[in-house]
Amino acid sequence: MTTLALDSRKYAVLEAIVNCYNRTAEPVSSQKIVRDYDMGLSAATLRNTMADLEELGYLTHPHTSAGRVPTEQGYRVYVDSLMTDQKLSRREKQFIRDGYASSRRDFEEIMEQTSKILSAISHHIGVVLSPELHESILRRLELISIDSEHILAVLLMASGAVKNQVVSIPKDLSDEELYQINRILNEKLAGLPLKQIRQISQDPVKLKAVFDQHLSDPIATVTRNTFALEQETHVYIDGTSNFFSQPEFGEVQKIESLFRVLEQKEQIADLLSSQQEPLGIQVLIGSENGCEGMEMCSIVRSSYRVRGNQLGTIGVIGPTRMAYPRIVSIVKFTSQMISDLFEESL
Amino acid sequence: MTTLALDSRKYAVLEAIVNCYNRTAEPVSSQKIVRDYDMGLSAATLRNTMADLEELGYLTHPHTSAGRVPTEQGYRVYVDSLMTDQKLSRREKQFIRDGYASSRRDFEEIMEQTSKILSAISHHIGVVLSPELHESILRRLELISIDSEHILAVLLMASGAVKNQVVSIPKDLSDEELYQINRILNEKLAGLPLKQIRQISQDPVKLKAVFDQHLSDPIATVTRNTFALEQETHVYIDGTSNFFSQPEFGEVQKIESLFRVLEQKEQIADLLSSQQEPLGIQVLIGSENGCEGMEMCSIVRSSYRVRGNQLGTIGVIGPTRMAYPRIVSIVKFTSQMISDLFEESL
DNA sequence: CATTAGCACTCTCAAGAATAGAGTGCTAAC
DNA sequence: GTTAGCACTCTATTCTTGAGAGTGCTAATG
Repeated sequence: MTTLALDSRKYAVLEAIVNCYNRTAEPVSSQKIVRDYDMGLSAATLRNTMADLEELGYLTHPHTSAGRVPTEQGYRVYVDSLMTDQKLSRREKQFIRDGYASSRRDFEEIMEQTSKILSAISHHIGVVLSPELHESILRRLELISIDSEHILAVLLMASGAVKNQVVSIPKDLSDEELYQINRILNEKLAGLPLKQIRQISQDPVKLKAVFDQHLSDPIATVTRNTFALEQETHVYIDGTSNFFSQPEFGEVQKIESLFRVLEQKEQIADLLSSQQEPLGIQVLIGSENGCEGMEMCSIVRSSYRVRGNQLGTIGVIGPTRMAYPRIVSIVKFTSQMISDLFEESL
Repeated sequence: MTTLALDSRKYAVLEAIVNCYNRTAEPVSSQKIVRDYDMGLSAATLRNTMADLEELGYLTHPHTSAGRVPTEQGYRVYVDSLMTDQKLSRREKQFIRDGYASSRRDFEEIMEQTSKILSAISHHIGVVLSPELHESILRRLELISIDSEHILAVLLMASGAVKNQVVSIPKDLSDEELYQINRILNEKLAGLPLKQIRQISQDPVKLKAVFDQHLSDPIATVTRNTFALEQETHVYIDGTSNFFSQPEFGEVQKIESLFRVLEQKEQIADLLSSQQEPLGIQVLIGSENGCEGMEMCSIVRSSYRVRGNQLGTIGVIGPTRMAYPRIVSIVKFTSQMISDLFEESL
């Protein structure tokens, strides 16, 4: 609880307005509150309180004779101090579990399924960021010959993620040589995070230190080319069309700018990973996300992790007017779920 | 040229109307044609011809005092008999080539890049269907141990596609055993199409025939589990937001139904692969695609292939009112381009 | 002195009316 | 067969009007 200059009545009114607005998507009048919430106050008194809240920046007016709408600041207070946890129902939890039950333990399928589950249960957009490869730990590496100039490197991560990489090799390597290189690379590099391996692979001194007498020209080249990975995160999005049923996106232009952003996967990736707080759940309200074209959207996100290591991020993108308590619970539960899944598969 | 009961004037007028409508997205009046096309006819005469074309089913009226709009049937005639090839400009061809230049020879990247190129140059939606795995030929197979109960099977196809598959194994296999199984599987199965391998793997008699004295329980199990692949095609879509700039999709509900369909990847896959003609380019106009929610869209598609074998399909989805000659050229050129890319990489 | 009833005022929204303009279909002349 | 001319139809825009919703303010109340 922040200690703002708000008495409990102001808080109560703000909460009522947020609740009401979130249900109806219409500006909330003093009358409406009198009718729907039993606050023991008259409309006139409420109007006074509402005027105060407006002065403080928590509410606005679309026009003089309209009801009040929460501002981003108002939502901020609501999310930080007012809203109460809303436990997911048994059915909802089961729905999420069932979503994973059908999926094999395939890494990509889990990612994809998660975005589908998130969108289906939240009725908003579900987003999943695959683990940042650089942070992943290499479990095992396999080199497969393609032709005289290329091999396929298969990187199996501790998380279960698999990365295929076509690698150029400088000269003809015999199958036997390739096999030996493969063996040595596994021996020396398995268990290390990719970021570190990358550093090693680019630095002759470190290479020498790690590989010792095993170091040869082909090994150096293969290592360098294999681990010259770009920063790369996969983004799984589902439920974009849910936005069409939001009344505030009834005009094409509003929805257009949003969809143009959604098509830029990199931007979505940034959006979910930027300003990452240490751990746990985080809510970005409206323009807080700093993304042009998404001013009318809020984001609820959480990282998922294994043994305390952050892997990636999941999130829900919806209109600023979203049912925060419910969405927060969904994201929280799902990120726990997916963390557990990875934990098991280790 | 089909021999319809149309004299050359009717053809000319139909062509003019299609052209004009495609540019402006507005019903075309007799006046407009007189002004823009030098046909040597008066507006009144054109009106008579237009009335005839309407009676024949090639044009319609939104309302009594509006200009004419081509019907799907009208577009059909236009596409089949009237439109002339429009060569891509040097710049456009270069644009397509450049799009591939930056991409490594990574299979997935080529797919993704193709959908981007198609949408960028056509200003519509670009779609790419990855090769149907069942039709692909296995080049090489690699089995990688994950834990005591699972291995990762990496299937490298002749096309360069890679499929990762987590496979359950029944009992602890030593690394040595796994290596041997791997060797034998490659020896016996490499070079065969997956469809055939699948049949073999499910049928004890065939298994025996193929593996002969090498057949063992573990081999049978691993083979069965590895090749129990589902029919699975990846769909790459890009440029969906291009639809927002189409004037005929100015209302939310029209664009909504379209986007709901686009989110169903399986449906898009069907759309592009159904009623596939032998080879070459194909145009599906409006409701011909038979897909609910996409009645206002046309599809220009073409398969891509290597050595005569069809791999997958690429296509452009746009409004029925699209610049068919140009889009056809784009799809034709791009499918050739991508076919060549795969040809090279063999 | 906080609360409330009452009322004037403001603004939106929907419906109706009037008008201009675009385009056709038909008829009669060429 | 082609075309000029004209009446007719339908749309789209603008303006007006009236109802309704909701506020802000003032004065009365406990």
